[in-house]
Amino acid sequence: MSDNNKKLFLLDAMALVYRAYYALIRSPRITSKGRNTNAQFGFTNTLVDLINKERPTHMAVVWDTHAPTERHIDFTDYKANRQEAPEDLMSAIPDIKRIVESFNIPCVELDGYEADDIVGTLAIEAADMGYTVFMVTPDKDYGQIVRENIYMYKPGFKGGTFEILGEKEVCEKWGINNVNQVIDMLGLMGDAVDNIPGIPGVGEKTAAKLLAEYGTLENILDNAPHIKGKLGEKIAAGKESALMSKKLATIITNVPVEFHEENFRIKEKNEAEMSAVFAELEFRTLAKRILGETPAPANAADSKPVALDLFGDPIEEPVTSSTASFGQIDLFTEAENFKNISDTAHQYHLVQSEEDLQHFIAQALQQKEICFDTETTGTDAMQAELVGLSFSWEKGEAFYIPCTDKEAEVKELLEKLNVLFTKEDILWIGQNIKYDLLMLKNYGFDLKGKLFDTMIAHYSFEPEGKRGMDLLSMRYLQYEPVSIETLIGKKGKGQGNMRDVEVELIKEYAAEDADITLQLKQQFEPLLKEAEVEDLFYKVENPLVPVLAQMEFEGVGLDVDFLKNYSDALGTAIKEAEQKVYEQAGVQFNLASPKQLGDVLFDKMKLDEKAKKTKTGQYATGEDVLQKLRNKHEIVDSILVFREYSKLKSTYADSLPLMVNPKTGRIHTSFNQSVVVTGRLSSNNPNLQNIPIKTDMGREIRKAFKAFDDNHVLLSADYSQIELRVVAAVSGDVSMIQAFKDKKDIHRATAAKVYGVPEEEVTFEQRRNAKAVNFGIIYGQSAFGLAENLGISRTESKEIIDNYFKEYSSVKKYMDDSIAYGKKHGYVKTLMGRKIKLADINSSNQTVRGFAERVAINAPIQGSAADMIKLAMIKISDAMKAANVKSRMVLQVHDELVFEVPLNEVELMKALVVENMQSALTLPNDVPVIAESGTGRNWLDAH
DNA sequence: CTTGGCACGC
DNA sequence: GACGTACGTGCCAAGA
Repeated sequence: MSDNNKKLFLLDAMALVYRAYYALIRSPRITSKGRNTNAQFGFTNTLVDLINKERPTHMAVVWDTHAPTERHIDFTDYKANRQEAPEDLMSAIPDIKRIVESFNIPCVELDGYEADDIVGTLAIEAADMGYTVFMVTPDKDYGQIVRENIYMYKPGFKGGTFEILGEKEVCEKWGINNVNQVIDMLGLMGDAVDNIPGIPGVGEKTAAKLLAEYGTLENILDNAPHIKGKLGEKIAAGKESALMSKKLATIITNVPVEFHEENFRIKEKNEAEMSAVFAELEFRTLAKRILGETPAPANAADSKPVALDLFGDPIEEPVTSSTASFGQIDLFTEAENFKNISDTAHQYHLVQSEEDLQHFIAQALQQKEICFDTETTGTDAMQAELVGLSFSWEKGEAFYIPCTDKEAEVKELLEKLNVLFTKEDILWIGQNIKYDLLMLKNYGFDLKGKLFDTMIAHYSFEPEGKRGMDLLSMRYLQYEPVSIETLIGKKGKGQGNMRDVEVELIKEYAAEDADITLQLKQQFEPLLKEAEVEDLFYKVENPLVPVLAQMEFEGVGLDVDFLKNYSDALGTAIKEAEQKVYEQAGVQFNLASPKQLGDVLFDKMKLDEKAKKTKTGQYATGEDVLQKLRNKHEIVDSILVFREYSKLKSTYADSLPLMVNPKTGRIHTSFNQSVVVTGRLSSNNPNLQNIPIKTDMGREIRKAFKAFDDNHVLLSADYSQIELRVVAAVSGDVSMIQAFKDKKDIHRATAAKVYGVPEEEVTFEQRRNAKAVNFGIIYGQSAFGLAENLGISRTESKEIIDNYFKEYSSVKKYMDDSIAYGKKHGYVKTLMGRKIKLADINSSNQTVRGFAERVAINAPIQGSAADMIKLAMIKISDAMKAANVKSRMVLQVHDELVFEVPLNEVELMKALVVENMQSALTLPNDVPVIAESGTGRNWLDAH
């Protein structure tokens, strides 16, 4: 095990310089003397970012300006084809070396060796001495020597974001089992070095497959005659270049360098030298941030010295377990060897006989907390069948009860277990227990006790990132569970079915799941407390689980015939528009292909000489681009019609009917409670949160969502301007609050203020602009985004924004405060205490930091609104149960709730829903919360 | 089978 | 002074 306190970073300088240079090439930094300083700037930016983010204890910058090396000399092609670096890139190198040295970081260079070789050799030496080593490069190299305490560190395209790969990640990335095979992969694929092609036509997947079969590149080449078809031919033909590529990619690890602790330790920076270089290169902002404006000691009485980072910001305490709960990837556990089922004591019982079952039930009835998990035939809970149930209440011990494939027998079994399911004082623990609830509901059973969902718990204290059970187990229990793929095969067409797996095998897998989940619950309870999100979890997220399960179970009715007719009508209109386009263009092509359309519009018809291109080089044909071309040619209107109708037809009219559950005849969406970091829900299979509403033709789709029969209606209730109300509340802006208290049209009121006119004189356009600004605040948009949205100039939009901030100065203050809070704590909070992490808020990269800052503004607003509607859903669900109504909650769309209501309950439900929505969460500063409701036979009429 | 482009809602 | 600008879901085309 390595010493966590010794972090050595080795930078492949030339690779970073090249990338910095090209990353900024479209926006060159030209100094007053006409020099391009892209490379210097980009490199320094990455360096500073890395130091601030990773806080290395040791560091070296490795150069290979004295390469090419001996091994390159054999390859005349390589030398001949190697492109000369641009002059301004080459001339940047001395500057960069000066900058690096002003940081007091050593530059290492050795005649005849590439940086890879030097870095590799140093890495191995230092790793053997107990250092954790990070080899920093934007390239793919190094994979072959990544091992336990050596990692690859890949800075993002322009600094800011980054990626850290250990042995495991590298293997995963390349699809191989052994990290030593990386070099063979590079040989096969040939992108180790420019211009050495490897074997053309062999991609990552093919290469990994070949290596899995033959082990090494040499073996593959020897066996080329036995490899069938085109692939075999290609391999035989590419032999030479594959070997060449491999040789070029091989890292030499016996370079004559030595690692000396003292030479590489991070030391004080040489400020005089640094400021001189920065002045020369005209890095004013960077200089100011790194060198200038060091804050005075906060408090003379507070004698504790405050460590400052390169920007003069105080360095936070080192990461401890409490901050780890905010998504810190713990590199050092990642590299550990995990325990697994074969070396961990466990007792997993198979419950098969009646006697076993009775014994199990008797024991279970004694328990207060039971972990519960179902095994089924599929991932869609509304269609799957039960294969077995597992339970655990003691670490290392679990029970698995298999089911037969006869529904009646399964129900009989569940009937026997129902004494448990209906017991009120059991806490049921599960990972994504909504799924298990749905399974039970489909057999007519329900859990009466309380719930604890480990997945939701994890989401509550760490909303970002993944939370699959296997992952959580490895991270929090250092235990690697049996993978489902070992039972039913790899994902994809060939994947088998749980039902076909031997019961003894399922038992081990299923019981282990319950066992692990139980242990996760024990781990997570203190973490919830530590992260101060107990209220969020116990009052909002966890109680929402059964509510969502019930909503998904109910589903919503769909008028399939209506959609079928509508689809036909759309089809006709699409054909018409398509024909028009072909006539006007004078060619037949696939209008659904953006690539072909771009070629027709811009190459053939030349509608815009300076047409924008996408990053892959094809013409951009998005809606915004087309809108700007509308007055140039009437073909554009037909294209827009085609686009709109095709979307409606394929995504909605044709797809939704396919999602109708054959058993219930209804649509059962799945709400995901643990995806969106701000706390919103997401919906899929199908996504019912993006049903069209803006255009007339789109709105028609909503007519297909209908109430059960003539005795029912859909009731839709939505919050009015909820996010702006949250803005008013958290900012305490007096005039905005007053506008809400006076029940004004908020956008009109805003326009009046911004344009300095009486409310009744606000024009349509002024209101529209004001609305866009309000909207922009909520989404954290910038002046650019606003201008883009409104089709006005950037200066004009900036003026509007400036006026807005003058009139609503508290809103501006809130935004600044929120960013400051984010910088200080590394996260921002919603009203219910949900914490949203802001990893990049102190980034030296303006784009990256700007993004984090917008999140800091937006997340508390959107997240608090999400908190509110979640609380409302729980309250409403409880109130509906208490009132014993027949009505059902069926959908949630961020600020709207939809219910299916029998006619005789309409008035009751309207009052119940609106009242509970409005009182779910009291906003600060007495900002009123308003919910409005409507009913109708279908979703459109209900609005 | 993966990716890129596009479009829908909030 | 240029960067490049909410998120999540899902469809289709294109190229391996």
